[in-house]
Amino acid sequence: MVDRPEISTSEWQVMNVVWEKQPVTASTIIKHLAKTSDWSAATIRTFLHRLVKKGALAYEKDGNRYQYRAAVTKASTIKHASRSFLSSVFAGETAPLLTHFVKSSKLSQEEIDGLRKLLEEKTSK
Amino acid sequence: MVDRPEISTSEWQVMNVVWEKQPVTASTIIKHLAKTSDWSAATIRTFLHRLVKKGALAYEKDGNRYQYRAAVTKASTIKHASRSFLSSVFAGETAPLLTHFVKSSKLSQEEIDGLRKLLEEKTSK
DNA sequence: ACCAAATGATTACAGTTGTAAATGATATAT
DNA sequence: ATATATCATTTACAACTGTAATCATTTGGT
Repeated sequence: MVDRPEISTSEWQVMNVVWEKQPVTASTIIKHLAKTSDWSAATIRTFLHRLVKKGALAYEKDGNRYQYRAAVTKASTIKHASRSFLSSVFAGETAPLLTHFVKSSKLSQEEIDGLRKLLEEKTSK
Repeated sequence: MVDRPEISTSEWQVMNVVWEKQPVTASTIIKHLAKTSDWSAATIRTFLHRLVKKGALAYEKDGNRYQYRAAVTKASTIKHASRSFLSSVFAGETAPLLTHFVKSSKLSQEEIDGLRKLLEEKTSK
């Protein structure tokens, strides 16, 4: 229940790469983000600095470069962001949120089955 | 598909009141938000002005006060915010999002049944 | 040993947000 | 008609964001 600083949408892009590849250097992150964004290297480095400052990333020195790793888990960060989204956009009510996303998405048969099973389990409890 | 300015989490609080009560005056909104927030009246009025500027609210003069109403629908605003949340926090993948919210929420039996039905319908299509 | 390339640190700057106070206009009660 | 209360408008200001450019430092190559 620590009070974490929020992670901005741009910073999420960076965190997602780190969670996937950690430990990872800035230049690797930059290379990866080049595929999905058009940020300059300098911009991405700014995000890295800010994320360190926010306590979301940590690093160890490795020669003249840093090896970054996440200082917060993906799960807990998702939980935090989800709670705040749920509360502002859906006034805290999960069912309408779920309805919205089910309706507005394409789901494979496997995904549908998985979700139905999850819901069944929820029932029996 | 217009490119809308984002609505901040504070502004969502205000929009939710307007969607529920519109047309509605500033002071009514302030009264309602007093229950759930500790913003000063001045702060809420600032949000109202900003929302008008963003094109999310409109108003008609009614004597010396304004009657506010939403200039964007709740549905389309939810759709917009949801898309952006999905894309940054869940990298655009709906199934993990749904799994997360199902797991982390308490749902009534009716809600569970409703969702299962929705998923079934999705199957047959 | 020195220079170029890479990397990290600092600085920049405008727009948004949270949080309001101050100011200006207006209507209502006396 | 005027004071007062009530609105709306303008201004304030720091923190956070998006988007880098510039400066400083380190290191790998010659």
